[in-house]
Amino acid sequence: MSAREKIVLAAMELFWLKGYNSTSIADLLSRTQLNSGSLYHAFPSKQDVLIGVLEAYRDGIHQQLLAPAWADVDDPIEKIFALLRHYRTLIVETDCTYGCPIGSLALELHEPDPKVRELIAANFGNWTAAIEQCLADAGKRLPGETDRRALAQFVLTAMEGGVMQARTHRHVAYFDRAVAQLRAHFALLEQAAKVGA
Amino acid sequence: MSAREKIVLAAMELFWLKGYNSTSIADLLSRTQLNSGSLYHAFPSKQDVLIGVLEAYRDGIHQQLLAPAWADVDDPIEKIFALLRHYRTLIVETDCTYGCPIGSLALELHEPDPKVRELIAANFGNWTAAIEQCLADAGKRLPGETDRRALAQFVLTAMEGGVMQARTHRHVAYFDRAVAQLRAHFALLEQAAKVGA
DNA sequence: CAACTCCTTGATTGAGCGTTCAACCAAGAA
DNA sequence: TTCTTGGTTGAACGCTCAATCAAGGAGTTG
Repeated sequence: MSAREKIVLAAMELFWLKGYNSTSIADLLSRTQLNSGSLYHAFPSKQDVLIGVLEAYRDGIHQQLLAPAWADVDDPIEKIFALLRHYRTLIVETDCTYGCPIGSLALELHEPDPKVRELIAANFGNWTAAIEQCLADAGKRLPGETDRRALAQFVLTAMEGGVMQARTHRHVAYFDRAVAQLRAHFALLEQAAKVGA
Repeated sequence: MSAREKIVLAAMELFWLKGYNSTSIADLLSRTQLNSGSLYHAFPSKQDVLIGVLEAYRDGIHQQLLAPAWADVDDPIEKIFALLRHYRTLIVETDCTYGCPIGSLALELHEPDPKVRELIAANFGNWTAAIEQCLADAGKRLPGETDRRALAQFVLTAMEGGVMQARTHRHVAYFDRAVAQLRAHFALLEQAAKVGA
């Protein structure tokens, strides 16, 4: 494994656990057993490590996130809730300290470099595009006039907001309630599609 | 104005603009025109400044946030969307760099002191309690079995998620779509209440 | 062998951080 | 006048941070 790969892997974990600003270069070095010179040979600056991390998330969303979450699910709408269940297990496994790595960065970095901001946006974009595909696959189960992109972004909204509150209150029930509300919304939409058909 | 008040006011603005970690004591001193000794006479540590800020938000939510947003609104459900409109103007006024001060802190602080975490939770709690009151005032316009606390938390979820995405994409439309989805959800709920009655 | 290219080593740099404290000041009490 | 109290001053401290760089392999090529 190259030094570059080692650093990105370590940084993915440390940025997620401690945040970007609170992760020092020294943290990355001790985790990877590298020396500072090697790190600065692979990356010009700490911010470029962040860019590497965001690119890794962007390029790995299907393999690392969606494929595991959708292993046993075919129904397009159930895929959405399977993904949310996946986040739920992460919340539980981390004793409600889980934070979406992208969402946390989005709020932690107050004056981000344009490249960083665009990569965060690209990550959100990939996520909602995957949901939007599910909504497209749901076909006529949703009302014809449904804005599927907006609804996909709303799913992300519910996930991020639910994660934030579960983490703050240290209780997964806050996430569960957000999912339940979203479930109710989908139930109403499916009902409206049936009646309207 | 006491030194303590000066510091809290300056910190509210700076933590909101730059985040907690990126705001240095020196920043606070130059903004308030105080010396470090005065600050440390008023607060034992930087974290206690943060606590002061969170207490100020907690105690000022009605006067500073809700009263202005609800100045011309009586209808309980419209009050919810009036509050969201208030956030929208903040987003627009800041060229889509607005972040909810509480939400940003919630995600920036990865290992918060229990007292800090509880204050963030209390702030969310006050916010959702105000929404819950609106939902209670809406009475039978919502289906009888509606879990009004969960729905209030869902409104917070939509706000935080919408703000996060608008900020990331630098476009208020992402916030607007989140609000529109929430509006659609309320419309469906009101319709269900009417039919079921 | 030498020359060249990658990559690594790790002590070092200088800036910035939160925090401290002896000295100082103004105003009221004795 | 002298003492006390509550607050202010600002230089200094110890530390951590991201980043640097001269020196030194290791491998390949001619």
